[in-house]
Amino acid sequence: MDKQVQSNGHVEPGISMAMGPVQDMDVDKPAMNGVTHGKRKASLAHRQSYKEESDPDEDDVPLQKKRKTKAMESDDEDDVPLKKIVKPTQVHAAQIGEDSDDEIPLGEKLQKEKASIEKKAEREAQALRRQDKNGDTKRKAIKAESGDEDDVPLAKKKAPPRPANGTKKVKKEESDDDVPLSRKVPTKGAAAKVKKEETTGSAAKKGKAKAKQAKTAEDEEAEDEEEEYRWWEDPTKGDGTIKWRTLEHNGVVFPPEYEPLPKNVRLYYDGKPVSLHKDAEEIAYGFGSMLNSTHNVENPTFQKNFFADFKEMLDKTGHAKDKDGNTVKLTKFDKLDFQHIFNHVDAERQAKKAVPAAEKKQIKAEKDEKEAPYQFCMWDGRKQKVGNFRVEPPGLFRGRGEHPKTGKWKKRVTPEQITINIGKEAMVPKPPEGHKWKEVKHDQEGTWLVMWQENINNAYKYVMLAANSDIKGQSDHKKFEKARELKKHIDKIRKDYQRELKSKVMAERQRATAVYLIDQFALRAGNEKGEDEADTVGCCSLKFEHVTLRPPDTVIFDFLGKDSIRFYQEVKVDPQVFKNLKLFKKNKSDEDEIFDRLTTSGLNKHLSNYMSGLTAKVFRTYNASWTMSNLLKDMKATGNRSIVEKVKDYNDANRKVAILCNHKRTVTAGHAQQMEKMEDKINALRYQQYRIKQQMLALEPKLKKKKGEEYFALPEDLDDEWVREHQKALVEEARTKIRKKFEKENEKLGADGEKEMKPKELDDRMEVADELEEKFKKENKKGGKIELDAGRQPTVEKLEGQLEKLDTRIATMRTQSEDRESNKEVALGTSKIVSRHPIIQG
DNA sequence: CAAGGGTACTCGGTTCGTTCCGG
DNA sequence: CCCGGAACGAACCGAGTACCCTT
Repeated sequence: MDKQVQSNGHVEPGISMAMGPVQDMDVDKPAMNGVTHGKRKASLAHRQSYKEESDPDEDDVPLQKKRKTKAMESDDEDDVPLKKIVKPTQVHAAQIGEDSDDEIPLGEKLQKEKASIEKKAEREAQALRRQDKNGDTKRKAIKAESGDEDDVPLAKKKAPPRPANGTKKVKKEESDDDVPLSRKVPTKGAAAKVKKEETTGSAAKKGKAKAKQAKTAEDEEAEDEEEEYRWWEDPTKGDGTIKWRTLEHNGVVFPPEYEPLPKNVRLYYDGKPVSLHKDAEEIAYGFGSMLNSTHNVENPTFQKNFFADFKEMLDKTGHAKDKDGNTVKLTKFDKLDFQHIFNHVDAERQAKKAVPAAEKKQIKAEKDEKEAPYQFCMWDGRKQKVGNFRVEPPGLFRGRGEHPKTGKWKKRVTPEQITINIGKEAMVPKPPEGHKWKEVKHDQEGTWLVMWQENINNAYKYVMLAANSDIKGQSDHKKFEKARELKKHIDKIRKDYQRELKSKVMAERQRATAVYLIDQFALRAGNEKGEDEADTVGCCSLKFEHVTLRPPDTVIFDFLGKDSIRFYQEVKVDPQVFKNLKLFKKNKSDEDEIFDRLTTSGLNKHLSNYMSGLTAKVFRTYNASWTMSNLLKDMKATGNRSIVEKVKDYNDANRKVAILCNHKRTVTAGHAQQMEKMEDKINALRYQQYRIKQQMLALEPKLKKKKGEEYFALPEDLDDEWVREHQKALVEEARTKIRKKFEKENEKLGADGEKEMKPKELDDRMEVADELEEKFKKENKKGGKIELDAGRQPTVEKLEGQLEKLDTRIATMRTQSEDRESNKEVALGTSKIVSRHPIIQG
């Protein structure tokens, strides 16, 4: 069971617990019990009242004055659990910073540090460029595979030829591929103009067309831009760009129909088997087949939602029947017993695993052949891999964290729900016999092939191309380009937000503070969420209760972020940021949003002023890449490392980045046992060492004086009890080994048509183990002294050699175990991807 | 603009299947 | 050479971000 006890005392499955001190910290914090009612309203109300009282936009009283006095009176009252802590520093902090510009803010220092490192980085640019090259070759390789004849680097690729209206000019600046990217991106002005045109235009499509014409007419340069428009470099989305001109594909593969359980496998209710309508049974099967996922199955919300949907289906399809055909009302979840179903499923799984590898392959080959038509599509005439061509099968919704809908029945998707997006000329894939598609579209602005809506959250599900396809590759490339571009603007952005931290306009001040947090601590943007979603937050949606202030300048973040993964950090911040947060928290309580004047779209709009396409999430990419680049650089500087060490360094670097991004994972179910096992192994080795030393003593009693008594002592943490246990285990191990070998040999003999060995033979062989047991017994009696085997006579040197070998084995196991322990809740996948895209390119 | 619904796309943890490796 | 289990990578799919449009 991997349940975790949360700080507020109740058990919550699936939340990975962050490090130690936390639990103690928030004991006296009000319970975060996921009460979601009226979130929006609450914060809205607050917004209004705030405006009346203290909107710095509106009232002319300088913010500082107000703050100063207030701050001095009641500064500490905000930080509920932390009162009674020294005041002088606080007052000090409250007074300066607000208006004293001479003070160097902490953030700026940080900047300076970063800047100086960056300079160093530039010297490394050469080396890093090499890495980039590698990336390119890889990309080329992929392309070559997918039958793409042109080897031209991405940037050089032309936009797909447009329908020939107007003269297709040969580009004069063909060579500008080496020119910084910004050069190629349509100027902001132009882009803005387009947007204006679009929004004012009445019919959207017409407006877009018009906009393009208008743009073309603008001037030579603009025309040129239009002519050479590179949609794959354009940051704007839903921008009316055409993503493809021809598109052919074969639609989707539907999951197999539900196959009812064999008659002898039933759901039990109140101890008795019941039979169910196929459709209801499918839901029960869904639950029964995941009994091993305790983390879901024992979650009360999951149970509740499952049972509600299950009962609903029973109402619809008819109630359960007992073996005599009498109706059984299933009214109590606790009386349901899925064990038989689970055993059946589990047996099937095992059977599947046990199928001989030979025909496992056969089955796979057949399946592949059937699915071959769906694996690829033709995109602008080029064969491209499709990512997920399978319609998601029905099942119990595995909402993560505290998702209120977790456990609900995700229904089977019918063709009637499915929209196909495909080229006009292409053959539309046939829906299954007797069915129709919901709709067939020819939307060239979308990159999806098939789409449907799921019934839990009405979320859209898309079939798109695989990650290694051209467009996905391009957009991934673009993402890192964007991050690189940010490097050019970051100084200005930082300077600006540093200044705006003191802005008199509340909205601006909040925005600056948010950007600071996003930049410094890699917070996510934090979109507004609905009531029927898990109650998680990001930067803009941080609430009062998530941020604790500890004077003079420490901020404690403690909230559930994406996937309900806990974000807990104690960080030092710029004094001004500290003060701002205090100000934003004023007159609010737990559920109120800290940034009540800020939305993600407002924030992003602001950011896009610096650089088109700059949004909050770009900072995550940027900072992750930046950090990784520096760590890689440091690694190079250390030089002279063995491969093994380098790998470890690399993993350490990845870990740091993953931690920066809060890429946590739930500690795997078996982690504790695994660690224990490792510890056991290490101890076993240490015990071996101990015994070797005893042998040495038996050989050369003088050594005791020479090496000291301590050297020969049993390690302290291995007490007698442990030794007995271990000895027992060793003997037992020896026995099973012998038995196994015996059985195997017998089996072979039998197969060869020869006579099997008699049980007596086994008994004889067992003597070895018995002897071992005896030996241990004797040793224990004599206080650990070892008698040397009569047969062989080891030398002290040989024994020392053995000791040394054990030493290294122990050492490697120790590092392994440490590595595992520190990795247990860090997910490295993403940061490893990041590490292939160093951001510093000189 | 705000609020709210709608849409399209990326992110990223989990799970599953395969490979690799030490005993 | 085989076996079990750890490591690795791909597939899956839920949870985000981002931005549009309407009222």
